[in-house]
Amino acid sequence: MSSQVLSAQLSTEPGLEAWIRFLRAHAAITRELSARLEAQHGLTLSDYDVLVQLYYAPGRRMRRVDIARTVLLTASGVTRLLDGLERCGLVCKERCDSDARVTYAALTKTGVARFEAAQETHHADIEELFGSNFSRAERESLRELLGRLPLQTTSPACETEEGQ
Amino acid sequence: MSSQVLSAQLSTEPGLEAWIRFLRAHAAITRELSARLEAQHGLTLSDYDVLVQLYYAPGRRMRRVDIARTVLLTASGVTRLLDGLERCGLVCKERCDSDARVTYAALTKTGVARFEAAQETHHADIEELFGSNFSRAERESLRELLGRLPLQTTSPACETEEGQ
DNA sequence: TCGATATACTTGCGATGTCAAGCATCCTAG
DNA sequence: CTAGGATGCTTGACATCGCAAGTATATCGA
Repeated sequence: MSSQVLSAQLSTEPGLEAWIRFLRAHAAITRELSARLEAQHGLTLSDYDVLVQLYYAPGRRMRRVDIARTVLLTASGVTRLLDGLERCGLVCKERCDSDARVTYAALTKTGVARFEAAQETHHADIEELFGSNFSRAERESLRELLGRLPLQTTSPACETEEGQ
Repeated sequence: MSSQVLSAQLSTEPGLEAWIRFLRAHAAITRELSARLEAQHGLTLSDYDVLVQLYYAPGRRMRRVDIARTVLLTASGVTRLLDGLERCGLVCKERCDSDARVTYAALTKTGVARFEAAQETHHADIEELFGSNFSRAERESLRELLGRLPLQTTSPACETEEGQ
């Protein structure tokens, strides 16, 4: 019934329809994904998102600004999120010798373990809720299409050496 | 650099990559969209989302439960959101004769006007940030692919008989 | 050297949205 | 009619996150 309502009026523009479905799907899937992650590992989706970045970063640590940029949170969001992860002992702060302003967030041993455990089930959940709806070719296609969407909308974009 | 990090490790699975891009794109686009809507019309994305539903609903009014279902908010979320819209005079409550439990949310004259104004620029914004990245055929394809994603995941059933 | 500006990070505050609990009302079975 | 359970909605407590403002450090120009 709701999908009927949804498609009834807005079907004039496939772009619009696509956007609405994008929005709805995001709400539904992230809610479920977050719930499972929370239940099984005590992590939120954002927590996980940060942990992945750290896990694969050189030295398993990153500057907070860079975390913010890749995870698309604001600086303050990152601070608070990392506060939580620190309290749980999953990350710790590290000072930067060359620049006293920056504090690295580094994955602890516990953090690594916890992430690796979470990764297992989380990938399976993503596959179930998201990936399994598509064939291999469709996944590729989706990946490519979604990759075109803008990630930096309002930012000044005055980076020294960017897209390397 | 961020795009490098993003693509470097997770490219094993196109489904995973697609999901990550989905997440990121959602964060970036909704943030910008919301900012513009806020600046130009004093509405959040969720506000707008509810207004559309009301605008196209028969009698320009809906039960709050039904709003919740289509917009993918919880019941309490809807209550608070509508509180805001009522304070702004965009919607008003209407009693239901046949069932005293339900309160309709109805669009006011102001609400209609405000929505129609917002719709103009908002559609343009969606087109700019989302739609313009795709050809007509791609929009159709995207619409179809996204339409397959589950909207009702809240079922208590865990992961048991999913096939695949 | 010193001031202006940019950058890294934190903090106060407000907005949004969830969950759990609580009402009120409806609907059925006995 | 009445007890019990759905259903619609609201409220309180809480978490998350963005924005704006503040602090600390870095860097550049004169």
